[in-house]
Amino acid sequence: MRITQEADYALRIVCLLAEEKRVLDATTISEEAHVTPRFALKILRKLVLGGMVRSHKGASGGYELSKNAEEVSMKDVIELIDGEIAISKCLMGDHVCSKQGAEKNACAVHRIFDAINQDVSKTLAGITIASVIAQK
Amino acid sequence: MRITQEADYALRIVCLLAEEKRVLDATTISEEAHVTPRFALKILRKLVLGGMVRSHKGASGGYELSKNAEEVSMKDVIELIDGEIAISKCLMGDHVCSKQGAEKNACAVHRIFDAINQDVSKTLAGITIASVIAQK
DNA sequence: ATCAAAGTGTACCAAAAAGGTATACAATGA
DNA sequence: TCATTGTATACCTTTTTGGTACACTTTGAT
Repeated sequence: MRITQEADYALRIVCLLAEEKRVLDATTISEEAHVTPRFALKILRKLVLGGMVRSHKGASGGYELSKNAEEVSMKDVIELIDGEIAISKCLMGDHVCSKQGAEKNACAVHRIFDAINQDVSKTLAGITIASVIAQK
Repeated sequence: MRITQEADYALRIVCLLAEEKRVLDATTISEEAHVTPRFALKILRKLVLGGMVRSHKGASGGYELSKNAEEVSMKDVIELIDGEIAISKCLMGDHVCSKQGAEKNACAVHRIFDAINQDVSKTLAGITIASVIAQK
């Protein structure tokens, strides 16, 4: 699947938390990352559920990264939001094409897509949030 | 943008025409490529408009590849259908993110996306239809 | 204790993209 | 001359994406 805007937002939020290294509330996060408040909340919940972010309830609560920026890759964040990376629909979980008989040409094309997909996946897995921040 | 199913179908159709090296009518094409007749017609029109396929009207008409299979890349076919390849929305034509101020983290992330995107694009541009057929 | 400031969970909604269809028409070779 | 085949435009449906609402729970500060 394409890398959605939501995953893009999630990356910004994770980068922000990695930089600040402290508890930030959802309002601050939404402002800093330029994401609408409600949508930021939704993304934050996914990040919490995925164990990437820790939340603190109650007054003066908020969110903070639960891992080191060196231990989180871009792939981790993207897949937590979008699910497994797939440049084409046929590479997604349920493998529609192989079900429907997968005639010769389809197979050849999909082998190529699969190879490219693995490259992209590997590249994103090799880039940590720490290195993204360092690049600015 | 993600490589759509439509582009995937288009690749199969182009491979088919490249193999057969003769005029095939839309019905035959739709059967061989496992694409519904109407949808195949729609894709064929795009391929004709893009100059990749030649059509012959009237009785015993049909479609044939207008170029050599060695001269057509996977990228050519995909971009004819889907438009420019972009793994993330922010890499698409109108560059939404750069318009809206592009704060620091967004830029770092998008530079990375852009690099990956160029890799994918280059890879697909290097694979010809002829080589896809040869791979079976 | 209490209450306002946080986060939680579930569900819903709307716009855009993708996938697919319908219909009326034009061209042409047998 | 007409059945066969492509053309053009427009429409429809489903899925995905992006975003919102609301009633609720937790908890730190006072």
